[in-house]
Amino acid sequence: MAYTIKDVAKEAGVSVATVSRILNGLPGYSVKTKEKVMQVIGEMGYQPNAIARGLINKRTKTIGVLLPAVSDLFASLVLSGIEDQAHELDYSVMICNTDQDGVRTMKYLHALREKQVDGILFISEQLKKEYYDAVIAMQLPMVLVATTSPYNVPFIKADDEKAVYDGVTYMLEQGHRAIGLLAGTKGDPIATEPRMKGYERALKSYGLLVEQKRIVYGDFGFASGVTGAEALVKQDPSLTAIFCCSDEMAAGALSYLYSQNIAVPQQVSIMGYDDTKMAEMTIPPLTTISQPLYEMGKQSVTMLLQQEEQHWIIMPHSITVRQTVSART
Amino acid sequence: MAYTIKDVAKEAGVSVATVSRILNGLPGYSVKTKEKVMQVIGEMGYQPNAIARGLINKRTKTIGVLLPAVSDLFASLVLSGIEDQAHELDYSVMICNTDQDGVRTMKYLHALREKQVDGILFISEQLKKEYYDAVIAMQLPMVLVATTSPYNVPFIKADDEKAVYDGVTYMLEQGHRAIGLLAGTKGDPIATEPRMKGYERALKSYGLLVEQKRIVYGDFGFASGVTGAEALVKQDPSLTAIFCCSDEMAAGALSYLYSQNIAVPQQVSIMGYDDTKMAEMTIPPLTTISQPLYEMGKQSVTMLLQQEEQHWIIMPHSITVRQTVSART
DNA sequence: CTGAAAGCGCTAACAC
DNA sequence: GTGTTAGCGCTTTCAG
Repeated sequence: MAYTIKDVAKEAGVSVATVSRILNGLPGYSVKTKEKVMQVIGEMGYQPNAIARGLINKRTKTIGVLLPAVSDLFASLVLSGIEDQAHELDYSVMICNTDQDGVRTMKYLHALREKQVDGILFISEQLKKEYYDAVIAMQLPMVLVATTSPYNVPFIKADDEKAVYDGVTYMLEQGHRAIGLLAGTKGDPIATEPRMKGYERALKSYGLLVEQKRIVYGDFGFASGVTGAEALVKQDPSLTAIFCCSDEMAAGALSYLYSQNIAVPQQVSIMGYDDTKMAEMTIPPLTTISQPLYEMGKQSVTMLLQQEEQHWIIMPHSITVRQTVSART
Repeated sequence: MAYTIKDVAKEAGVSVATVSRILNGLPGYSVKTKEKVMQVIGEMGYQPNAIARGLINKRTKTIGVLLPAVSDLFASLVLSGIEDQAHELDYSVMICNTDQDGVRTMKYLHALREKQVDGILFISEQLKKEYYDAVIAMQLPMVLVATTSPYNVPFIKADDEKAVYDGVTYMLEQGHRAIGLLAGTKGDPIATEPRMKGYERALKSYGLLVEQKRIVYGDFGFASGVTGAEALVKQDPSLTAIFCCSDEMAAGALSYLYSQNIAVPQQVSIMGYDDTKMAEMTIPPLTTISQPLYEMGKQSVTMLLQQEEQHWIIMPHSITVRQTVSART
């Protein structure tokens, strides 16, 4: 067994209350006592038991993070911001890989509750009513990261509609007129619909028609980028540009075009979305919409832990120009 | 305040002991009592407090994972195996992004101790003596994943020397004779030295000389792949193949060669190491050494939690042939 | 400035 | 079958 506060107290010849005060920086002891106690602690290698502490404080200094997949570049970048900020504030983070599975998510929610986490961060997933109800019942603070909900839950995200509007407008400015859209999961109210609206608004602002053959749905993954680009090119060979709603799909599109000997950006321009690490690794390096994913992660923990803060934050996006979009003259 | 076991007991008209027994599947109550209690629990939405429970059992059903960076494809793949298996066994996982920083790592080790985790997983980093001593002092079980140490600590990893030997031999079999090595961090006893030995052994088995101009060090990252490939090609323009000690460096090499109009694999063949998700996304898709990263993650938690298991495991590797290595006739 | 003692929510003897 | 009770390691009144 490891030493307890009692052992320290006995060894230092004081009461546990005094040791506790010293440990917690509370007033009420002489310099001399403190020195003696600290010395004993050092010698014994005593470390307080956060579990016992948590039982009293009702605070565990740990937060739970639910995300679709830890091995996803997008989510892991957000996670890394969360982790850094949590560490900064002396919190620990428990990860829960939901796999987008409802049953699994509910299991995690219960586990987090039982383990008395101080709050929950929900990354980039749709907040189902079931989840929302559970969290409310548990009375746990929660904030959504890179997603929103129809409920009154704090969130932090970018303006997806505007981001795609800006991206497509950029392509339009480069002279492209036949622009395809490789959208996300069909019907997704968070990451697909607003982005489609942005695409449509951009085209309309240039007096262009929105044509169904120029829109294809994917699932944000690489493989769907390959098949999506293929569908797009076959449905409309006159396309000179494709806006992809994730970097991974953009990489898939790049792969497909390469396999068909279609030169990027000379024949077809490609644009991605997210600016994950892979955007600079593609060939050619990917022009994409940057979202401050890491920063969003950081701020989300601040929001979560300081409930007096504002209820939602829209983070700025920008266009990172690399080499997959060229001017069309 | 949420309900406690006392509330349930009172409401159900039984004692807390009985409720506890029912909750823990211990014998000692009638079917009727159980039904009544379960019903009350359902109505109140009672959930046990794992913190209180942990104070008694001395087990928290959570493990700590230390890794260099959560946003790293390699580590996050291992992490995802860990997470899945932990979830399977009803454990939670706390992540600690060490950033390869000694001070930060020590802080995490202390936090994990205070929070009474049941064990520690240490992914792909060098176990410094300082860390080892701390973990021993804390009397916590630990297993190393994708790394080893000079200490007597259980580990699970691949055979790096053999993996590179096999990879380079594969290139040799394809007819290549001038093969460069893009190694990892210079001096790294885990991920660089054994791999260099494998490279050398393969060459020697073909009666070839090991030439210093054909070896360059990197840091496993993309950028060092770009610069490393450049250095290699400039130092020896006769090179027809490069073995890279990580997929990311291989991607960097691919980028550099593309920028120089050097065709892969027609002019230069490239091979990676790890088989992370990005290996299938490069152009052309990367031929690489596969390590069962996800599986290693899964098994590491089993090892950690069942200390009677064997002390170390060497996982099998294989060569995943894609399109970056061609035959040289 | 310091100590005694009452819990936090739960489990595990030990009685009955 | 079921209840009483003594802690787990710690914080926090409340006395002194």
